[in-house]
Amino acid sequence: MRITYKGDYALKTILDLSLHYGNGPVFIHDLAERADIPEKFLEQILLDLKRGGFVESRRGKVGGYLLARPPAQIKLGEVVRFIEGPTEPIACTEKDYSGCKDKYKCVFRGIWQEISRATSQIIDNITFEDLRRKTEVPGSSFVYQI
Amino acid sequence: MRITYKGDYALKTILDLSLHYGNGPVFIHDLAERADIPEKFLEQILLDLKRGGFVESRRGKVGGYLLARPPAQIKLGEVVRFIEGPTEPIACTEKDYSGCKDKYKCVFRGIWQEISRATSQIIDNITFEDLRRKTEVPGSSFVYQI
DNA sequence: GTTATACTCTACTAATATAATAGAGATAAT
DNA sequence: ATTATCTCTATTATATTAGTAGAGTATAAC
Repeated sequence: MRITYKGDYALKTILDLSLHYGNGPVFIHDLAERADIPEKFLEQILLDLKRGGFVESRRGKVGGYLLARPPAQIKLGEVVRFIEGPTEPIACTEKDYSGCKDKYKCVFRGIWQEISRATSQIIDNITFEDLRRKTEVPGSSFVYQI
Repeated sequence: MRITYKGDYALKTILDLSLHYGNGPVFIHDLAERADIPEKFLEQILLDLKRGGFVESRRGKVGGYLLARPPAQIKLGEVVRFIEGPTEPIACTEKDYSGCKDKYKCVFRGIWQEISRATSQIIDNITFEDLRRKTEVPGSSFVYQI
């Protein structure tokens, strides 16, 4: 698993929306500005996150985005997997992978699965509520002040 | 961290050489054929592995490649890091990363470091001697028969 | 010393993924 | 009607990945 800029932006945006949870929609423009994300790129990412059921949108003059669920019910792992795909470090379990004559006998496969499990263990035990709380501790604040 | 085909090929090749350790050099041609790797691509990978100090080569008619060290002294993690780079899932700690105003305050950074540590914990505790032994257990053999 | 064989080195290329950018269209409040 | 906002599709620039091509160099065997 690798975190791309897209994933990085998605996570920062969900965290921003977590900090605003319960206060109505937030403009893309403000989200983009606070996290220093190209606005048009963030538009696309938010449409993705909407299709993934993470956020909702309101159109029109007082529109914007808000979380579809409370921050405590959104795990970091869910968002990461949705944007980045599986946590395995190699695509050798997928059907189009052609590097193994018999992947079930490969001695490396178990190792990649172990890494995948260890990674999941971490990202599936953190919710955006956890991150929100961390952010609000003074001195250990988020990348940007909100 | 993500394992590319190049890394996949490198690891399979080091394992093959581990299985032949002590028996003189092995031809690129044979290594490529057994692991189903494009031969010209493997040439480049082996030159890399040589620069990395993992293998040695012999030129001429009875040439080929052999391990520079015994399999017990080559950790999986060393090879992975040499070919794929750092185990962190994101490049946010590098200087050309521009996604954070102050990365040291980012709540995600610690999480990526945790994943990196967990990954290292796994790959730095496996040597190619371990893999060689696993390979030689009947029924749980390597991807190819040697 | 010639030859065959295998490694060495540099350059090039095709395909794919990533990270955007652009612009027209739809919706809702005023 | 106007304006601000989200929506949707298409296009583009750059980098990475995964090779391919071909000439050059070393060495063992004859």
